[in-house]
Amino acid sequence: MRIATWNVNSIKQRVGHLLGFLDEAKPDVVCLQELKCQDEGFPRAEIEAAGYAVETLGQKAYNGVALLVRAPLAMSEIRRGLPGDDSDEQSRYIEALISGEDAAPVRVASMYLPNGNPAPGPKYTYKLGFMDRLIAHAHALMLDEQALVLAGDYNVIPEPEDAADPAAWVSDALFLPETRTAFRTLLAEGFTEALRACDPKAGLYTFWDYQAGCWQRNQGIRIDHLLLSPQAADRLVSASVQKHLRGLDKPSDHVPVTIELTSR
DNA sequence: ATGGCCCCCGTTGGGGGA
Repeated sequence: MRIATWNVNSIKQRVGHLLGFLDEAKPDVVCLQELKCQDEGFPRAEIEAAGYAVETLGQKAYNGVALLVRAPLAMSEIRRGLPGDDSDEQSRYIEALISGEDAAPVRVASMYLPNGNPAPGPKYTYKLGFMDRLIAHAHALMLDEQALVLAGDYNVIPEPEDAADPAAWVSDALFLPETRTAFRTLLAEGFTEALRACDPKAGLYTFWDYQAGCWQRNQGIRIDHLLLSPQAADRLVSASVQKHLRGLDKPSDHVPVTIELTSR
């Protein structure tokens, strides 16, 4: 079973690239972030025509997450929104149980963690609060002792080797000590970070800013992650970054990260 | 990591992203 995560930075702008990715990579599950549209604006028909079921949690102009699942796999137990704050209006979390005849079930979440800049400030407070809620929810899910994949744009640079120029990020919300501590606390619930587990070398990036020739100079950062429960990690075969998609015309500033799990 | 962009909404500028 192949599971991909991709911050597309507007699904309407990127539907062509997404359909190309579905055709070439044939992922079974795709976690999308930054749809930047409401549910009624999501290009559902084109994606369903490619053989995928679609569940979205959209929002006008900002945020927005989705799960795509390739037939004959199907979704159930869909959860929209991260528990723990009923006043949170931002569309940043969707989760479903993925199952099919030939594969053991996997619970998958697609999430878009807040950026948090400028820090300190209310946006950073919201980011840390979101991470606290995520840790609590992950803890509850872990009690099931089932295969679980928390995938998405974490807006966290875990370690200095995950940035081409770590010194440039020392006071940024993506790399502040409190941010990295919260991420490590989440990992300590028992998760394996899939790409790092498969490929420990430095210099693997998933985001390159549109500005200042960052892509041309390979000034990237690694902020898109897949976290695996022990039952999912036991099934981990490989993890890879689809870097070539950053070189297309009108690319997203993020590229997909894809993992392969054994079917059971 | 800002000189350099891109996307949204809704118009020709402002908010947001990372």
